[in-house]
Amino acid sequence: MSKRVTILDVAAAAGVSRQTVTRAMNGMSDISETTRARVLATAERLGYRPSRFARNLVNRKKTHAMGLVVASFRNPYFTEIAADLLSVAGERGWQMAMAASEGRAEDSIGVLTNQVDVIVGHFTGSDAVLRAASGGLPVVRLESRGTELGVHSVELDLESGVVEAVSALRARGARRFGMVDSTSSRNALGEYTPSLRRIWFEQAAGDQLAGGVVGEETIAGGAQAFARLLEAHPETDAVLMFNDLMALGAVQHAHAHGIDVPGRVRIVGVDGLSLGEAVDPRLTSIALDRLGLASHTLDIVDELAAADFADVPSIHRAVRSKLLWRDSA
Amino acid sequence: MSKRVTILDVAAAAGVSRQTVTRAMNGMSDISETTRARVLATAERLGYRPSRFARNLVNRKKTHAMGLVVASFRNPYFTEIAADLLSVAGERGWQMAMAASEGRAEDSIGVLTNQVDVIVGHFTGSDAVLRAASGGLPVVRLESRGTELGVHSVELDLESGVVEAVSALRARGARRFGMVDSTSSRNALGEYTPSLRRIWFEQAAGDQLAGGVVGEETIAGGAQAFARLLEAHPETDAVLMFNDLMALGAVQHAHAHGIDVPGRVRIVGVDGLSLGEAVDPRLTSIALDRLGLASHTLDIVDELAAADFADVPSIHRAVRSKLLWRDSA
DNA sequence: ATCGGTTTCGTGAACCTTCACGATACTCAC
DNA sequence: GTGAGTATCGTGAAGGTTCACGAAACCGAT
Repeated sequence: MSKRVTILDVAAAAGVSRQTVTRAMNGMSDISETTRARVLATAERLGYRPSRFARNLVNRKKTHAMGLVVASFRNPYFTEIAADLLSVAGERGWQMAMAASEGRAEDSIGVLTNQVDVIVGHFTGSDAVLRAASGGLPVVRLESRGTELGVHSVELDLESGVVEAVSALRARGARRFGMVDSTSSRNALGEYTPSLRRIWFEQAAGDQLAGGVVGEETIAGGAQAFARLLEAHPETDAVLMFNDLMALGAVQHAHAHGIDVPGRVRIVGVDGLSLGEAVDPRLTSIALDRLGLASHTLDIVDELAAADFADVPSIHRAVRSKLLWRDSA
Repeated sequence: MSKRVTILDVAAAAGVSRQTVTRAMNGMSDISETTRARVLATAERLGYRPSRFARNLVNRKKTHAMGLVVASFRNPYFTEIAADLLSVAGERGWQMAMAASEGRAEDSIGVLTNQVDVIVGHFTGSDAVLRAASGGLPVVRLESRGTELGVHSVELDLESGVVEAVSALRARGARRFGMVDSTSSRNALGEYTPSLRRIWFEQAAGDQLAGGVVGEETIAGGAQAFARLLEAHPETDAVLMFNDLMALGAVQHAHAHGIDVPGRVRIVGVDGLSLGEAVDPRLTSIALDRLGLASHTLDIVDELAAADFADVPSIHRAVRSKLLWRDSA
């Protein structure tokens, strides 16, 4: 466990002062070429490497970092959001550290707290849980509302997209609407509760509603739930799947069983994954404005930075969704 | 621009010493409950937040961070690697910061240098370029070999997978082999050069080689190149696509033009993306062992940490590939 | 009143770098 | 040789926290 070599070690070995070492290392002026070469050689020889902590300690100008915690990095939904967040963050001069918790996102906040200035992510727990886990760091909730001091949020308004989808489906001749909801849409007691998108969808469908089932939030879960829906309500000619992953399963099931999509039944997903572009038929989807989500998030984050990350009252933004009409509906 | 509130401010406001504030903040012992409550209240009131830099400056124990720089975060190939890297890194107690450069990966190393202890990524530039960009930080190249001091690498051995694929294709009756290579496989002068996987494939195909074309590394590029290949060599009954994305395009093209896959032509991709599982027919692919890649990378990174990130001679690992036989071949 | 033991709190130092400013040395002209 | 002007280098301080250790206060017992 060799002691770390510091700037003083280099200075002593090269027979100069710390400041001269700094000048040599950072390519500053006020130093002769011969000295610079000698110092650089010495640093190289000793394996000197400036401590990023000590450096940032004094350079407290603008090296901000945000931490993104996602439930799973294997879910394309999260990676696409991460991609947009990362690119917008980069543009605005923010570093981004990530952590993935294959489970409750709250649990993996801890590993980030010493690395970043603010936490961003999809969380299911309450604000209180969040505040406890974040150790005082401000938190930005994605797609759910935060109300407590220091918990901010970017919400997602799916209603307009759902309404738009239903009327577009009607315009193409759909008459019997079905919905596959997610089993993981739960209330505080852990019981299944209709998701908001289901409620809006059923409202929009009105008396043309054929029926609804629930399924797991995976491709296989979507396929299975879709099959049950068609079995229970064979007259269904338009289905809203909880998300694109499940919609993918529905399309696969239809294909495997010779059910024409969109001829026999129209399928609409939610999320607007670019994955939906790669399958056949290309997935129609209610897309969230991911870039908007990202820039709203960074608006908040910038605002927090301006307030020196103090506990300012909750800031809220909302992003709208819009219909991405492709081939499956 | 309010000055940042430090531990001393809190101490003064609460009428105690810095150390007592630390004790209160970190839940340490040797402090009475009343004092702790008072200090905590004061800290809350002033909005005190420990500086993560100052904290890590003294805690030089084991808060290591690695930086991952990927060319594009929208390419599922990179996100899947990032996912595995992230999960293995998490298991081993490493933080991970990411940067995406929509272009040359070398260019976006800079933003990470002050944040991490080591850089990991796919790079095309030379070791010298890399060392210059990294500012002395050790670098781990993925899927290409580094030779200079301080540049390490995890290489990918595709040969066994390619050979395995060809013999598996033969066993199913394939007799005329074609290959779609990537246009972006270039030599130092920027001219197209057959990729290693093409060379291996053509070696394995021997005199059963029908022909080869090149295309862009996208879904559309794959579709187009595939079409050209079939036009020039209609007898082709088995095609190796440069990667899964291009293979996806080939499958789509075949589907759109009524070409049976794998009946009329068998299609094999490279990478083993989980995306290939979601399409129909499921993509047969020469998969790299991504988890192996990740754990090899972290082996190296751990080794570098043990050496205090000094410039140790190049470390190399290699991961093998294996055939993932699904439905498209 | 004194003593030993425990609890609570404070002081000096370390961590490592960079910034601001002052000090020295060197150059050249007069 | 003296002066101004410039090139080169060094010193004190700051940045915010935690660790090691020592000091004070408290408490019941003798």
